[in-house]
Amino acid sequence: MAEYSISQLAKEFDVTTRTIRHYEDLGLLAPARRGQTRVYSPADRTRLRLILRGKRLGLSLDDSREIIDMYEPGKTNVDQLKKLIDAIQLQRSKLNQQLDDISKLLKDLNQAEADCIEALKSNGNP
Amino acid sequence: MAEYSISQLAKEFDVTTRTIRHYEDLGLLAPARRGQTRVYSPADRTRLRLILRGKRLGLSLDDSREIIDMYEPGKTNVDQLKKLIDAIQLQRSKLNQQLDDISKLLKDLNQAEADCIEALKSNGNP
DNA sequence: CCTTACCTTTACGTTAACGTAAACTATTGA
DNA sequence: TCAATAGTTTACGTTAACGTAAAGGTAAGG
Repeated sequence: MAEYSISQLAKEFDVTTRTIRHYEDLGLLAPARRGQTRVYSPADRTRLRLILRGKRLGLSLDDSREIIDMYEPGKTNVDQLKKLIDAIQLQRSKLNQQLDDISKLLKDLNQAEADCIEALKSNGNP
Repeated sequence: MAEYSISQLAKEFDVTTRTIRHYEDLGLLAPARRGQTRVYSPADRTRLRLILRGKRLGLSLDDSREIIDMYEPGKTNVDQLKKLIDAIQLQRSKLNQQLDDISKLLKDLNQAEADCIEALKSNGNP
């Protein structure tokens, strides 16, 4: 089986069909049609997965579209390729910043949790 | 020196004063006042830093407020503490998901970059 | 004294990312 | 045959996170 309906994808990724159509409106998806009905390929499904991953990382849909377009080898122009590499490096530096942020936040959370547990010990049985 | 004006902080963190006041409106900051003018302590500055870190990670301001409040030991109630620990663990699992997402995205970007470079080699001098 | 540079509050405007509802079509099983 | 189910388009509504403008207070410097 190599195709999906919109509601199948919606169920699988836990979003609404409205959301999926919205992504299409913005040009992030372009499923085939059988008559009027959308038919999604595995590639479409992958794109959706990438979009949602980007969302979890706080990317805008525009950002996601840019990134996803990076994966497609359709760009023949040399300048375009160079611009792409620049964009990739920029995204990479953002991601590294995020990694740093996350590790700091995790440390903070650990500390906060330890404090809570400590407070429970001294406060739990007065 | 242990205090800052709103525009000092705005400059330092590259946001507008409107943004900082907005965070105050939502209850994320509560600077002292000298007369009518806001006076920010180092602790306020730290809170702002945390808020912006949260933003980079795609957290909502409400989420950030919750997290920041975790760091404060003002909660004496046992139930509150247990709820806090739950919240902390939930945040931690979200962050771990993000770590996973990021590592996958970084892999993808590396691949995309390699493809670009490859394309440049074969296309750069035809 | 007057301009310049900050500060303030109030309030309407804007953008992104959908939600929600209306109105319609097509397929399918009782 | 008819009602339920799943699909469609169109279009107005909503929320978060500020932007932007108006209208004004205050302190320093020329």
